[in-house]
Amino acid sequence: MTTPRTPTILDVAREAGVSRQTVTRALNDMADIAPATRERVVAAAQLLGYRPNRAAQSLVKGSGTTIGLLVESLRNPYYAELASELSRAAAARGWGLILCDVGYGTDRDARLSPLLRRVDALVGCLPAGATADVGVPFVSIDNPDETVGDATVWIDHEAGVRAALAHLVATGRRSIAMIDSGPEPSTRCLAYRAFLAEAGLPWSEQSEVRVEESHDGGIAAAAQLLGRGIALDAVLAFNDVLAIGAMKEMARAGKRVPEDVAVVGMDGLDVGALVTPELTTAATDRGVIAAAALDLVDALLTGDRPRASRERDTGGPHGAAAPGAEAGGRPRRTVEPYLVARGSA
Amino acid sequence: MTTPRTPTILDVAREAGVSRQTVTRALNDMADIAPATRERVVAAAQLLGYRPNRAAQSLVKGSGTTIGLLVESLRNPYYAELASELSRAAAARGWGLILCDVGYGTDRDARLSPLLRRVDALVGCLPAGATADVGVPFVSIDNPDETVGDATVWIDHEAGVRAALAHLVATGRRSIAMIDSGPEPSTRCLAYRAFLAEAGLPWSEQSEVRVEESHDGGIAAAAQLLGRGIALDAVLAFNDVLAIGAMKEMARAGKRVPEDVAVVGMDGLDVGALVTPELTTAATDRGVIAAAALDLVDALLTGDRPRASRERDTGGPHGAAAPGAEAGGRPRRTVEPYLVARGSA
DNA sequence: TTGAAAGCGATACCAG
DNA sequence: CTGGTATCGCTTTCAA
Repeated sequence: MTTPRTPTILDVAREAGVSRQTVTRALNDMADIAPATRERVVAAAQLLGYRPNRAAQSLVKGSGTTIGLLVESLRNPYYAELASELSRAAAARGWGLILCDVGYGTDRDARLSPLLRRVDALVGCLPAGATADVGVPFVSIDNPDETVGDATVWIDHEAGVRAALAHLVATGRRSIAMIDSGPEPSTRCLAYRAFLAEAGLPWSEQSEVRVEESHDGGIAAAAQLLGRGIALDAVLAFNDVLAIGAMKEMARAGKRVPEDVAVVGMDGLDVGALVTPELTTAATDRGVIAAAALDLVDALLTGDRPRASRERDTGGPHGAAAPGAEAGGRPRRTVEPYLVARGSA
Repeated sequence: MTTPRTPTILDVAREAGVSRQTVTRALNDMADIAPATRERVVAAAQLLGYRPNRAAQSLVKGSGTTIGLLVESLRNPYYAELASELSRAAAARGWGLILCDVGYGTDRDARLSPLLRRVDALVGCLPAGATADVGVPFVSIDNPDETVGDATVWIDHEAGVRAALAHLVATGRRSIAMIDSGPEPSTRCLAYRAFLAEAGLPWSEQSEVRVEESHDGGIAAAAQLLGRGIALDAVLAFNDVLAIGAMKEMARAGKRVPEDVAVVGMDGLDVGALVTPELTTAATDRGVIAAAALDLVDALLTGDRPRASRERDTGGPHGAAAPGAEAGGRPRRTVEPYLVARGSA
């Protein structure tokens, strides 16, 4: 009974009959060590099941940057694609990315707390109510509430809506409905109204449906719109998931897409290409979003606080990353949607 | 010029005119501290932009468990759903989950190395070639190569295939093709052959297609099958993504699903419910997979090495987690697929 | 080629 | 209520 607890480098040293520095040399493939010694040390480490303590290593070497990603759910393909890009972008910088699928439940705090103790900054969407100061720099992505976060990746949905509607008009549609999400008219919805007004296209309260942001919501929305008996030759949806739900319901109801009704979504998700017909959409490049988000994190981390004195990130240089900040306010980067025309409109 | 580097607790102590222990008390909301003192310390910390060093905290408190998740790509909905469940399961135990989207590229090692320095164990699918000893306990999930990893979550695809084929036969199908993936016949494919043989159903080399594991692969597969001019009233696909691709191509080719050809996938992805008709599939519960994987990690971490002596995980007890190990070999947990019958078959 | 000593930054246990 | 002191486990000089 010599080592009832987790073996440390000292245990290995003792076992191998060397000093702890020699153990470090052996285990980290450093130079200036006799092969025989190295072998002996490696064997001892193996025997004891030694594994270096990460915290101790980090303490002395600099821990490198680790950020947390907050998403509602990775089952939502929008977040999955975003997470994919962020993971790659983070890896490219040598950063770690801790995933937190906060879910739609009420136990957000429980999900969050284990995260906060582990990250240098947070990226993503913070729960509506939780304007709470999380304690670490927070970069919000496409948050409807502009006041949230220390920096923001802003998506110009107005531009996206205009591109989508311009496409519909150009292809001869005039009675364009909108499937919106959330209790209040969204930015996208307001842009939709503005566009119709400018273009002299018909609008009434009947032109809009407001549903939950999900596939089922899309189904419900289409059912409502079709049931209203209004003129309808095109639908703009708040996002692709809703659009796909709407298409599904239209198919069920015997409406042909795009012959009878054109459908346009927003996001540009992969899944839009899996359905038949393929979805026309105002896409945003999530690679760009991810890069922008990490640039903002970087700015927050290096600028805000004089941090990272001894950190040795492995990812090589990434430039000063023009913060794209606004003079007095919170740093912000803008991303522009672009139209991807496919079969549905 | 007093503090050109990152401020430490000592700087705060000096600034506030107290000892460092008092700073700790103030900043961690501990008892036994005068409100006035606390305020002064908090103000000092604020002023200096102090943020505690995580590594140092971890060193003394015990770092808690952090595991890494390896996936080919989160844009593959299978991995996205798996990651979602693993994230939740990890959070429930108070563990951190670092995401690594290794991608299909060749720079896997570059993607991996930043990860390995941060995790206690790895979960997921390791690149085919990289049987490399990653240096940390590794739990492989549904890996076709059984020799990979220190423990395995095993999915009984044979049972899934039988369930799927039994359903097809029960609904009157007799000419059943298979869309397989990978260079060699998969386990699923072998089970398919065996089932056909047992059931006395026709089979020929023409009954099988082997394609890349992607939506486009599914499209190509269906095109090939339809082009062969063989009898065909049902198709079993290696997974849902392939199945959806196949359905898409069939629709394009004017084949009705399921009237002309029934289609069955495997996995039970959400996306299977978005397409029309909805996909019938041999589903696996990814919540179960995630739980099994974390149980195995736990077993590896606590059993294999006498680790985690002082770790204070926040997630409460999770039982000894019956390892479900095999006597002499690597621990293994098995998950059974079950049939979800929907519109496509 | 190897060993001794000095931190890294924070918490915890005891005194006062 | 507040302050000393001893770790925590490892890497990094600097000598030998």
